[in-house]
Amino acid sequence: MIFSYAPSTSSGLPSPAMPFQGRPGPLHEYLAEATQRRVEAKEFVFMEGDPTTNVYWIESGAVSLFKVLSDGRRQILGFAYAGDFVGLGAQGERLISAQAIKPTRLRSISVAKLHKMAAGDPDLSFKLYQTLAAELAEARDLMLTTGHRSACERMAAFLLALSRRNRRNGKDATIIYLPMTRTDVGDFLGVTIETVSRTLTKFKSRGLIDMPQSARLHLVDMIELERIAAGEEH
Amino acid sequence: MIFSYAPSTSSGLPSPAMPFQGRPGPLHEYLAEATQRRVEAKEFVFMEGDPTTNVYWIESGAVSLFKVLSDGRRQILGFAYAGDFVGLGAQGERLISAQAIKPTRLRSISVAKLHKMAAGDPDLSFKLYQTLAAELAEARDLMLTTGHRSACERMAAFLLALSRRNRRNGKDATIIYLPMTRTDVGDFLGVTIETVSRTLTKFKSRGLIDMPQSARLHLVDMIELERIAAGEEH
DNA sequence: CGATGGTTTGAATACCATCAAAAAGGGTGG
DNA sequence: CCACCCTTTTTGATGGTATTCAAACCATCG
Repeated sequence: MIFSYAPSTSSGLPSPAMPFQGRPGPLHEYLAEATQRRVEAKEFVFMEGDPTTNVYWIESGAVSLFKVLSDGRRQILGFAYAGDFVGLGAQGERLISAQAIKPTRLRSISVAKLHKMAAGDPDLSFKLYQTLAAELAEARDLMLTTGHRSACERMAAFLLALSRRNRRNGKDATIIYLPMTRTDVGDFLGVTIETVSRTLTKFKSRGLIDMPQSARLHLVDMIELERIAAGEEH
Repeated sequence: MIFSYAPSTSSGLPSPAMPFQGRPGPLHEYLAEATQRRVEAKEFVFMEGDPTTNVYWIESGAVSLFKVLSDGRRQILGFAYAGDFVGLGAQGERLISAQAIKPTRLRSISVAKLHKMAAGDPDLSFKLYQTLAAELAEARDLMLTTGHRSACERMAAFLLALSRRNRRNGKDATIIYLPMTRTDVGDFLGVTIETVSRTLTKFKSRGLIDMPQSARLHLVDMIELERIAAGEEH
């Protein structure tokens, strides 16, 4: 689960969590000495049903969080990037799965240790609470997106969410890199890969975006994309 | 926001939160002396954008939690019933709205007071954290439901979730009372009221349910409903 | 180079939303 | 108790959008 100190932007689609920027505290100190773990692309960080032993902090790379239905259909619940936390909130066993979408470096934090620290530190436990609240807000934004919206609206909202994330991180808000596959995007937005592809092609032919590579794209007309995301155009 | 001590059943659709059954603690004591508030059907408990001043515990009645898009489309995020908490997790201002769906009695708890209690009580603050985690799990189950599933699957999953709730509360799992309107159900499942109605009619004509009144129905063939919810039939 | 995994494009279908209207409650007042 | 109005629910007909099935295209890697 994404762990973020930043409140959700509440702009239709969940903005991926913000990098860890809390003031130095017990968690911060613990992180510095935490054991490192490397996972390759497609490797699981944890799976639904696993016992919850650790929480992870992403040093580099990206992770997808998802649930799978018995027939194989998958709903991606979010993407976590460098600086995000993954695995918070679960009790006992994992309710969701986490899988790297590219080679990723993680710092591993014992849940027992985290809980012990939280028990002795009301400030930390309140922060955990706040963090989970932010994640919940994100989840709800995603529901708003996948609930009633057309494929175009979902895609536009998704691109703009990634754009906002870039801006927050001081990067170019118009250049977007998609480390995940079309399948991942589709499973996140609740549409098929063909629809993802068709929608992006449509945006491109309308001059809203440029797509030199399938994983790298440039937002040309963000104002129009905003209108599409808001349901004012299609 | 729904506040529950029960983990999500992770069975496709969020089970509405479980009644408050925690051991007596500071929160429990505070509840007993908390001021009461009555709201009529359709009256707001709070609206998106309101300052977050209180958390509410439902003594009787039912409440819907939702967000509205600028064009008026609405996504219901969940329903809270007697025994549930509403309004937890928000910082500063409300990110969602809460509206009674029938006459409802609430106990009002000051957020400031709650936070003060939590700061001095690691056990309570951990419980709040756990509760939010359960709510997050519910939200994710809803995503799974509204993400890729057909109207039949969503409806079957919804009915079964209400059935499980009844069973947990010691009530008849086959008799379901829907206090909310078709519009509410539709906005929750992400389909139109017509589709809600048609789907129920289809279930009825197939002998899966009986519907003596539009708000009261009887689950006849739960095994088949389970299969539909799992996507094995339609 | 061929093989593989991922992406794009095409054509036909299925499903749900939309628009429209009828039917079924639920109150209120005569 | 019935007539009336209002809201909610149900039913019907139609069209649009996304899915499905299928094949071509493209990049990467052994």
